Amino acid sequence: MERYDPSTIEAKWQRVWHDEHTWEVSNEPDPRPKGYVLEMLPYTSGEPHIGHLKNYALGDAIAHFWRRTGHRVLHPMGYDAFGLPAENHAIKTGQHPRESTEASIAQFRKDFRSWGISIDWTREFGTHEPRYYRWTQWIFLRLFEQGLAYRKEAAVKWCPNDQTVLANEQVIDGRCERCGFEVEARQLEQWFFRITEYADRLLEDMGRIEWPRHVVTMQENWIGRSEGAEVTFRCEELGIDYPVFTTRPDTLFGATFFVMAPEHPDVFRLNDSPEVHAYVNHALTESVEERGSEHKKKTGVPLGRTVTNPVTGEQIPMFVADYVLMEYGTGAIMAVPAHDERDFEFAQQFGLEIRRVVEPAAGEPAAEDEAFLGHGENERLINSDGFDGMSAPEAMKAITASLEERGLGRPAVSYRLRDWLLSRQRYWGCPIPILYCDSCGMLPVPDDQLPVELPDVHDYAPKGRSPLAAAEDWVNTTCPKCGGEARRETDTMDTFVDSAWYFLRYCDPNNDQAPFDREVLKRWMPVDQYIGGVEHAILHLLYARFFVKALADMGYLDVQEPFARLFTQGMILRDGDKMSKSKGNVVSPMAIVDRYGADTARCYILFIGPPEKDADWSDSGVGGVHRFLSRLWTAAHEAPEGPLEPDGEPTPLLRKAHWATDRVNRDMQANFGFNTAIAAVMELVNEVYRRRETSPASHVRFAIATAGSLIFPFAPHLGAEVYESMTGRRVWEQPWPEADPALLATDEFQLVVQMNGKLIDRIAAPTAASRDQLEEIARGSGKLAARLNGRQIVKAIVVPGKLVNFVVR
RNA sequence: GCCCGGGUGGUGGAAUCUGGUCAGACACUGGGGGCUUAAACCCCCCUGCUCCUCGAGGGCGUGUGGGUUCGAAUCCCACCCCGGGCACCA
Repeated sequence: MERYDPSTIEAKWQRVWHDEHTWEVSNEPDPRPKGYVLEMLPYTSGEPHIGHLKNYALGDAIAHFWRRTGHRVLHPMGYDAFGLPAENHAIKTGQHPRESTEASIAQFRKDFRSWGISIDWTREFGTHEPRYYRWTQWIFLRLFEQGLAYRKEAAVKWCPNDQTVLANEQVIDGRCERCGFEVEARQLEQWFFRITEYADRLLEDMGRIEWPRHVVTMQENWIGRSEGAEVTFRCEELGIDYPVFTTRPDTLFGATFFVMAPEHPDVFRLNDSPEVHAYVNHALTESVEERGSEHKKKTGVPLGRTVTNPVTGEQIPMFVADYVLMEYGTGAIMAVPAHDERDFEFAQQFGLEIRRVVEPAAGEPAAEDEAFLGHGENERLINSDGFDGMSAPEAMKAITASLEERGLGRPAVSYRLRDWLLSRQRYWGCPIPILYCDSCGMLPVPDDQLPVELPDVHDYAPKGRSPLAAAEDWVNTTCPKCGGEARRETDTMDTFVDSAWYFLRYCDPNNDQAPFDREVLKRWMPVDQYIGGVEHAILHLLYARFFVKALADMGYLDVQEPFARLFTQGMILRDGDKMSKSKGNVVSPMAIVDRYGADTARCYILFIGPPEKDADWSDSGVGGVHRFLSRLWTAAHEAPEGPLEPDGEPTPLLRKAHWATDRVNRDMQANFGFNTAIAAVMELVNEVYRRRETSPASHVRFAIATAGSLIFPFAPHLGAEVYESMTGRRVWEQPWPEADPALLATDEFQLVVQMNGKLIDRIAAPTAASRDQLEEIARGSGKLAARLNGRQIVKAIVVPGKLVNFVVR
């Protein structure tokens, strides 16, 4: 007996799609509405895992659905190829990162093809290819020209043993994660993108895109906009003004001391003692975790200086303490212990004055052993000369205004968002196209000399400087301005730069005059549906939004937001745990594909549950989906001969086919309801088995063809196979099926009869019946009479098409 | 601590937006039957708990406790638990 054999079927259709370039799409004008479906590009280290399968199965379902509902669909693929894992691999094995990366890309490409994902392969690229990163460099230069890429000194962690800069994550308890040496803080020149300049627009424009609420919230929190005031505190002894940012200008009268971050450049100027040096050095080398802990006991050292509180005129003492962060605000704070938990703690530690200036609303108790944080309409000011009795919000405005008059303050906004540090002292990344000439200074590499190609080196190990510094021939070059000697920038770019614009390049991937053509972009951007893991909710998505806004401002493109709609998929778990090699619970997608076929693998992963939620992998569940597809194939194989179009009176099977079409349509248009869509097709196939003996051949054939057509976005090979065997046609060339409303409606329905909200009977009733008629029918229920037991019907609630509820007393 | 999600059978989930068919689609697992020399595959049936007079019977059931309503898994309030994100941001 012949059986469903996915390997033959899948190879057959993949061959057709490949040979006929089925999924390629042209950039030429086209009257159909466009649809740009994009899954986040894979990061090519190692092999595809089950999360990739889910990601691309999701996107492919959307792409197929849109194609068959009349859209011209762009569904491209590429690889995020630069980055640390390939480089670390190179350090270990000596293999060039390009080799391991390209081996990985080859694996991904092969797998995507064997999964039957409908990709326009003519647009494929890796971000490590010069033809791509040439334009990454070009964009960098445009940002540089705009002052949006700049260099400044920043504090970094430095391991004196390994001679390298460490990422914050590589510092464990103040020590190098690799060699255990105590880490030092160093000020080094680093490259930044001025993303903070876009903070407000990144915040506001979230209103223009359809993203999951939690992702929007995460970005909002990350940007962290706070309104308040900048207030100047003057150190009279040194004649220096120190501005601070505060969200609580209403508490200014309660500012009884002043604290600076250890990184503040003026600390040693204020106090050069060994004690201060020791404290600062300790603070700087502390691990992020250590220093970041809210629960840590407050520490600090007095600086022996004072500043003037601008409203009270008091001299208040200055401290250096590590609970103040250099990166936020001005790196110094006014401390109001009565109304800030951290300041309160510090004041207690150091025996400083705690002066309450905001009173709790009448009737509310005022705890003495903690800071009072209230600042609503009901909280009123005290001990604040000239502002007493004002509500906190009033006082914020009034005090700020009065400071502004005296030139000692102004309203201000502060963000938690920091500029994007993009330089990496690493080999496997996009070179930063900048030169340093002794006579001309820092210069951009001229556009016509791009790309600055990554040279081959033999030693990838980090040495404090980028491994590129060792490539003397490459580093030493001539100055494009004066023709003298110049040196290249040896840092490379953060991988996130590469992926901040790749979706633009897909639109115009072979353009060698520009990164993309503005007119071509108009035909595709924005991405209509972006799909990926929630782990990129902040960085990647924020960076991409920033790039698009900056490029739009420069006139290179016409959208403000890259991703109109975003879908974040949940993870596939195993026994409630993340899959990981160390746990030994990894399910390889290829193992599933080999055993059951790509269609089963794809369908199962979509059937397992709502795609946005995490889902637990189940081996037996896969078998169930395979059984379903197999039943569909067998039904087609055994289908009776007959006409293509259903003839004669509607039968239950015909109605079921229309019902399933309707269900799938709703689920596709709603929010990725793929699990229920597949369930509806399962019901249809079950119905075929139940009714194929008793239904007209044309109805059986129609039902099977419909099942093939509906399952196509999820199981494209089998869908195509089944549809072709029923109709002789190619399913992807056929429009998406529409349910016939006449076949969805029925003449009769099961009228539910309730008594006090409890179901007691069901009676067949005409769909067209009026409310009164329905009530009549329900009153006729024998069960009702039996249950009434002499009680009275007080009221009848009629819900047409559904039920009649009798309220009985 | 703050901000998001989420708690439904032995299991994954459906119904939650828009309150309305004894909640439980679809599937897994389990049970029974058929096919087979046998097993696998496949096909069909049953499968929330519980009580009994075993029936087109009764009761109980969507984390807990309240509330709104003719009617609540669905709406509101409080609480408990689980998952995720952020966390000295002045």
